[in-house]
Amino acid sequence: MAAIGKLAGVSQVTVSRALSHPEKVSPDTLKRIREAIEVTGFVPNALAGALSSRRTQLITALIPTMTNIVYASLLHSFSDIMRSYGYQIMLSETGFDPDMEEQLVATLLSRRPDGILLWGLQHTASTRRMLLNADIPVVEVWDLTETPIDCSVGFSQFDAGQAVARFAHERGYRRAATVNTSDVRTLTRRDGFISRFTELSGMPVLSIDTPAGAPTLGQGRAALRELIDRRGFSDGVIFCGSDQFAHGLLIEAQTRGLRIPEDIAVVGFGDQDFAADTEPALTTVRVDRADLGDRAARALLERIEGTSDTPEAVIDVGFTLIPRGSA
Amino acid sequence: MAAIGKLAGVSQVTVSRALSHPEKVSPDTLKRIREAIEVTGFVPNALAGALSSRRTQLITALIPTMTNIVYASLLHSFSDIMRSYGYQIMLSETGFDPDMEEQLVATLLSRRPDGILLWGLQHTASTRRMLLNADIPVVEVWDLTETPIDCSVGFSQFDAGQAVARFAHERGYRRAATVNTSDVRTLTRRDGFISRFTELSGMPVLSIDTPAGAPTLGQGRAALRELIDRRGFSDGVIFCGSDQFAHGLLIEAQTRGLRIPEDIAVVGFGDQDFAADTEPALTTVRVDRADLGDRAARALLERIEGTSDTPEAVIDVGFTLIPRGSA
DNA sequence: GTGAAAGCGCTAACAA
DNA sequence: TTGTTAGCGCTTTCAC
Repeated sequence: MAAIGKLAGVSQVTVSRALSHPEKVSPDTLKRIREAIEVTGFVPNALAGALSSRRTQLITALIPTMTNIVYASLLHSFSDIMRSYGYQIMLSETGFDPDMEEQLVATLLSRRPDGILLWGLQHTASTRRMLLNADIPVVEVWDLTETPIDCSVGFSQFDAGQAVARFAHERGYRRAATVNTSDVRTLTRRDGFISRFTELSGMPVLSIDTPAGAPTLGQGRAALRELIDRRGFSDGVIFCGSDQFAHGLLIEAQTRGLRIPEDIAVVGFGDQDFAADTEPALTTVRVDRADLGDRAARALLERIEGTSDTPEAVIDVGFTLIPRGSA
Repeated sequence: MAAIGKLAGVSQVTVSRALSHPEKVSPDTLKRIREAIEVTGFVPNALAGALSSRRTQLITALIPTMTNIVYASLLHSFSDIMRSYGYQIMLSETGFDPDMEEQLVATLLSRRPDGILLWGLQHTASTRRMLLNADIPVVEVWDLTETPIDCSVGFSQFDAGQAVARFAHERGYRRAATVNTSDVRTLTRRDGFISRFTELSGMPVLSIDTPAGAPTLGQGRAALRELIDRRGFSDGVIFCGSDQFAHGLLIEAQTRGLRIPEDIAVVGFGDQDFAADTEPALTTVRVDRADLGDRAARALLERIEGTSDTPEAVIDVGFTLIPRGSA
């Protein structure tokens, strides 16, 4: 910057001003400074700027994994908004592990992010303490809680499960099963479904759990084989924790010559891009992930930039049941 | 740090040493320093450290989009390796747009990353110039080139297309079509297929292009309708730029009562997690994305840490044709 | 509108 | 093994 200043015949400070507050510099000097920058190919050092101003324009995002479209698409819209406000994203994956999350928070806090995005509500005590001490805006997404670390944007997993149970019962299904990854978040949803369905129909609900991680079509197919061949499930509705599972069930059912939804009905979760194009089209629950990412970004921005004196702490984005052909 | 030093009865520098080079500090002082850190909850400021040492431990990754598993899974393994060496990832999406990439490089360079990951070979002149000036290790992944900015890890798209053409011809298919997103990378692959297939069979190849972006199952279904209903394609093999498309073709074909592979044969690309579980299972081209991310990370690390005096500039990870039931 | 001075919180080089 | 000194390249404050 000093070099640029010399070229433009001004001091280093004026160059700094030209970059951060161009309106405070006369048009003439501004022009000379810009020319000098152009000529030299000067790239300012954001590190030094951040150290001095105590604002890094950096956001830390911790998601379970980026190889699942659910997490990726939320982050996608979140990043878009953040970037448009001049913030960059530092991304790390927790692999569904709160201890890993704790370790990452400890490391990443040393980079002094202006804000943090966390997935879900399951954090270690130490994570909470560090975050509180750091006094940084935090947004927890996906699940909803009345007692967030700072603020929470999402929907009630339990309610979503209940809504599917109500829908299934209204459609006349009397027997039910669920297929889920064994991740706390999807299990809460499953429990909502089971409790409500049992209450309505008086029948027990069969459950299949797969390991936490990315749900696959193959696991969905295997789950249906398991349900039919070994668990004695012969007809009714199956509520899946993910559209991938549901699609797998559809394929396995067709391969076995089962009719959908007459013999087996299937409900997915997520309304992913393929859900409307399966055969038959998949009945599922839509969560507007783009909207969720968007709202999370804005909630964080409000806190960082202090644009609102009464920022909302809990934002419910809801969900929508989308009836199609599979149930 | 000075405060920690005071608590432990040493100078600020010794605290710094205890954190970065604990072996250079006596066990006794080390213990006192660690206690002081524990008590106060002190979190070092990596910004100041980076400014002073000129090493940020930060890697910039620019990928087209994270909502596509192909990009996400490569980045996943890349990040894993990088993180295990103490580097953090700053992620941004270019949306397949070289101008966007240029803008991002300009911004992100100001954070002084220790290395950069770029997707593909299509960069603006200005991007190249900035990167060269910055004198930072750069790795270009996916496509291969003999003249990388710095180094390149990937496979030949053209060769992959040719390999599929050879395979299809050997299997006895005499007519062919392709379905692709109109992105430079997949088009090179398509061109390899077309040139080779035409050469072998003497027949022209029909092509369908969809907009650049995430390929969907629905687009695959639509493509088959287009080919059959409007382009007069009645039998032969269809080479898809993505497994999503291929899966869509499978579903559409079955809905129409077409036999696979007798009436229509389908070859996908990517060997995604569902490819082995479609009905019939999908013949596709496997690219080991985890290995690719891994090799890219190691190539970058070699350059950053100067561990090898003769780092390879071009690393071909190849591809494998996986014959299954669909072709 | 512009500049001088001080300092952000660390690391590097050297000295003790 | 430990401490002193001198920056890293900016922003902030205050004066002109």
